[in-house]
Amino acid sequence: MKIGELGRVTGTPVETIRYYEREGLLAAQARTEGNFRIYDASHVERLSFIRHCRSLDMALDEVRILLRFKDAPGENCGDVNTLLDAHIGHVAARIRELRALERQLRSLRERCHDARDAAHCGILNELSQPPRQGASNEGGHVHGVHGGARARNAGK
Amino acid sequence: MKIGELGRVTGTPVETIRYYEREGLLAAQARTEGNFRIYDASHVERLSFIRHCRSLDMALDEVRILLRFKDAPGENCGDVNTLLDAHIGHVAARIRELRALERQLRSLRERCHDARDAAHCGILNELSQPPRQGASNEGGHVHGVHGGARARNAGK
DNA sequence: CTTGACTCTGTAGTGACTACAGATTGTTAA
DNA sequence: TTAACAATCTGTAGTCACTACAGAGTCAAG
Repeated sequence: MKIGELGRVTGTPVETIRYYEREGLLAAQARTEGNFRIYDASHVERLSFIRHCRSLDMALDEVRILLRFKDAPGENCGDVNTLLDAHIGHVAARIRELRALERQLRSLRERCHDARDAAHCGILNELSQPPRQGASNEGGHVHGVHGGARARNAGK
Repeated sequence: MKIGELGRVTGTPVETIRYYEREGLLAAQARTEGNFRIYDASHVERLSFIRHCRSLDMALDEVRILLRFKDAPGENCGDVNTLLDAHIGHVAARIRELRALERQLRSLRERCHDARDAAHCGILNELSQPPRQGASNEGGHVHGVHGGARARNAGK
């Protein structure tokens, strides 16, 4: 199969597949005479693996590690558990952080119920004060609030 | 005051201040003879405002909108409330999404309690299956799991 | 007068894609 | 046969909010 079909089967944009190849995650060994990439069932499985990991918000570096375990079937998989536990920890930490953030935002919102002139807006005035320190996500690798789980919106 | 002091006072890296200037958020009107930027108390307040907004994970485009309200004190501030409500909505949506993600990760983790060889690892096998569809964060602007609230780690 | 701290401009890197431009290859209809 | 069109190719630039330099200039203290 060619790249377009692989994309359709796995729900992955074609350009993302080529990006994974540049990143060394998924290489097509063969090409047609006309230089088109050729894939088979093993590529479908490998790409599904990658996309599943990404849908679980793992970084590509984490996926790379998991792929190494897949490629070495005799190895002990204890480190897989370790990696997953760490990832769960990061997600849990980010949830705690966002909950604190939500509380701060709601208390800020309390300061201005009615629309009036901006000069007396409690929200704008409060924002001019330095922020109080909150959770700071020291060791983790968890994103800010903007952006989103793009992997799943691929088709639209 | 010069850029270093402004950075110290507001807890902002110097290069970030220059970045905000390039982005049109905070301009130093004056320079010294030696071409150094000069700031005063109004800049401290404006930068504090920006940093406070960022510590609440607002995008710079959102901050830009709020700054416009600050710069037009006679205007009605109803849209400030609207913006903040939308932002709270995005944060809440991201929390829901991450909670669903955490459940999926914990159920995945259940599949392999003991370290054994990777060929029979329940986690690796499960990941090779296509993901089930979950929350997808359609309209929002909320990030993935990696990265983090960098604004607060500025000093280290 | 030299050392060192500070500042300047400009450019490149981050992560995980996304979006082109411009060329080539393959498929189908007239 | 030819023309249109879809699919693919390579390569580069853009996204966001910074961060990290390089290389040059400015300034205060010893």
